[in-house]
Amino acid sequence: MNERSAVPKLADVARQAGVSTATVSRCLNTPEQLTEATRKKVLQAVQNLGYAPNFNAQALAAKRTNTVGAIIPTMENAIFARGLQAFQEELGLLGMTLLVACSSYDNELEEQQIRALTARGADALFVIGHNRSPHIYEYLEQRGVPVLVSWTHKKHAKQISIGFDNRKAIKPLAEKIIELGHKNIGFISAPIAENDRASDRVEGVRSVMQASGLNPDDLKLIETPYSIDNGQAAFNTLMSEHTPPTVVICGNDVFSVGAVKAAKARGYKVPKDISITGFDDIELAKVIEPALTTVHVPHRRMGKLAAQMLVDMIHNRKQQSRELDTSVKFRDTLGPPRPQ
Amino acid sequence: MNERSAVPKLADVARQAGVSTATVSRCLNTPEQLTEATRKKVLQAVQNLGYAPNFNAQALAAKRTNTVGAIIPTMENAIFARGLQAFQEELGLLGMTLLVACSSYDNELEEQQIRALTARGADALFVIGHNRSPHIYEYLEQRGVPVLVSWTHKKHAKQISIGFDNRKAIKPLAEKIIELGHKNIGFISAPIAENDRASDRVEGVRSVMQASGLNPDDLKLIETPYSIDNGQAAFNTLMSEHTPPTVVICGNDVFSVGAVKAAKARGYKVPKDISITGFDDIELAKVIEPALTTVHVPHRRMGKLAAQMLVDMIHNRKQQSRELDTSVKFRDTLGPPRPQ
DNA sequence: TCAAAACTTGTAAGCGCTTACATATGTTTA
DNA sequence: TAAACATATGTAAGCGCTTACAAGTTTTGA
Repeated sequence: MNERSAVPKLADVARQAGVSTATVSRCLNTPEQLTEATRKKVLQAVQNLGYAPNFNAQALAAKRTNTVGAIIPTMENAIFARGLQAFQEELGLLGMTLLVACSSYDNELEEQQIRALTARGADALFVIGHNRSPHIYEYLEQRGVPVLVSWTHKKHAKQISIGFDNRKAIKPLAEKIIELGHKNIGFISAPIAENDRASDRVEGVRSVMQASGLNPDDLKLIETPYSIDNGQAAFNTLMSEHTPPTVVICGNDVFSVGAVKAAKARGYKVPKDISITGFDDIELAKVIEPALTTVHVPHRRMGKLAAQMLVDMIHNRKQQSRELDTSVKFRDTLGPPRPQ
Repeated sequence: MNERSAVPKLADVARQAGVSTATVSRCLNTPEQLTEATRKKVLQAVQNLGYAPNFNAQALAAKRTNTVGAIIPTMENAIFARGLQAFQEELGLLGMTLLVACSSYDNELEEQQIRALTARGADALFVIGHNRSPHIYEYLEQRGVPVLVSWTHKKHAKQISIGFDNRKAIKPLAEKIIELGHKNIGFISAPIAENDRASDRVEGVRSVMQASGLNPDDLKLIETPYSIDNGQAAFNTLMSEHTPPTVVICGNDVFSVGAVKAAKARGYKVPKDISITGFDDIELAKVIEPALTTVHVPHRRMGKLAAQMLVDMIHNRKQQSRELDTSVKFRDTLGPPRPQ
């Protein structure tokens, strides 16, 4: 009908409602400022025209977007997905929307994503782990964009964080392992460089070994990117050594799933012939057989709290880092070492 | 140092380089238009100031964003994650970025997300399934935003799509099941209303039953939201009936994992006592024991092709729907029915 | 009853870019 | 050598909103 069937803009609504553009803008942003009557008129016009505000114009004019950006290492991973889902849900409740980007565990790529997200006007940023170049934090500070570091917690770190102490989290598990009599320990970890969660977990185990009179250098460590297949391969490598470990600690559950699968393929009984443990307690941990002994992490809680903290930070309310508790779920993949 | 340490803008770069703003803009967008010398000057200034363009201003002025939006039902699901990852990778290669939103399997929410994404200026949209109200397509057409429907393919649908025929995909599996002698069939499906993938899969099985002389109405159908736990519960419900089915077809692998778990908990041997099948062939399918018989879907291929098609559509190149092939992976959870 | 206070709405100046058009400079052609 | 063209850069008008400020209207209180 309308020959210039372009998309309706604020001015069109104003014209149709017989008010100024300022009034329309107010009707949409601070409706309580208007008379009942004007509000109705405007909303009617909005309805008629099917008007929807142009986000970019809004952002440009208002210098805020009600958007927070999150950069996670990968989407193909239940762990981040779960925490992020909770994060998003809570943000939604708080009237914010979430923009997600993936760094593929690459620091340079992550920096690009951080720039992209701030260029889009993210009011705040949610990132995983502390490990990144200081100039990124300077960059963000210069632009006044608050950052929340998650999935980790370091007492004396400069950045505000929410998470758990990965070092501490794995200790009770390591202690139990050693208490059971294991001396020859394997560890499958994600690549440690640029990943403080991964390195902290390894360090946690090493420190317990130290404290128990074992030589931390004896830890048989394999680093490999995060996947079931790699877990399988790493397990096989470990078992092909001259004196294979009696327990394989995995830096996360995904490796454990691969390890358990590989163990079965080799005809090993778990935990009779070999013990295997995980980290994260993803849904899968209870599904595989035997059920996985692993470190439980409150992902959903972390996501939810993170959202609240970040919104507070956007509103300049003072925040401080929070540490969450983890617990070890002793299930069926950990036992004493097989007698030689 | 600089007392107004605000973030640098294009005009600042122009001033520092001693050129006009137009030249800076050109340097960033169409560098080949400039002299080597000017280009250098400008890039130097960009470097010095640490300038990064404001995305929203760009979008507003240029009326394009090099961004495509995707709306998926949920992130907590390996299937969508895998396809989406491939989609994103390919988009990146084509110089576009991806914005993801989740609808939580809710049509109304999806509509909101579509509006949000177009409000942000997405140049095109990627959605899952055909099933949505026609006025959404009108809305998108009015704004000139191309849409690509995925995860499904219907010959005569008006929208361009890439995917597979869910009805057809499940048929060879259903045929094999019936050929093995199963007559009492259970089906665990995601809620069918508003989800054409789910309903097509059920219909596929029903049509094979029909063709094989079974009464399609005898299919024991349970609809439940997508999760391992729900798969477990649904399986138990099915098995508690007076004449429990001899095979449980699951509308997706996640249900199957739950079903297999529940079966073991009940002491059933799979497939001796009960057969279970899946759909999607997620990584997990090969991990659980016994390995799952399921329908394999080329998620990554679909994502990659989708990206290429969508970029073509943005550039007004003619596109047509594409159908991808699926295949049944016969593994270890399907056998003949247990003799009564 | 009227000035002051409180509220409602309008006016118009940007927000930081892109790009059509104008201008200036250099190159070619007859 | 001048006209005709090609190329490099500048000028300035928006893109669609928000919001400081101004102006007009109603309410309040003594």
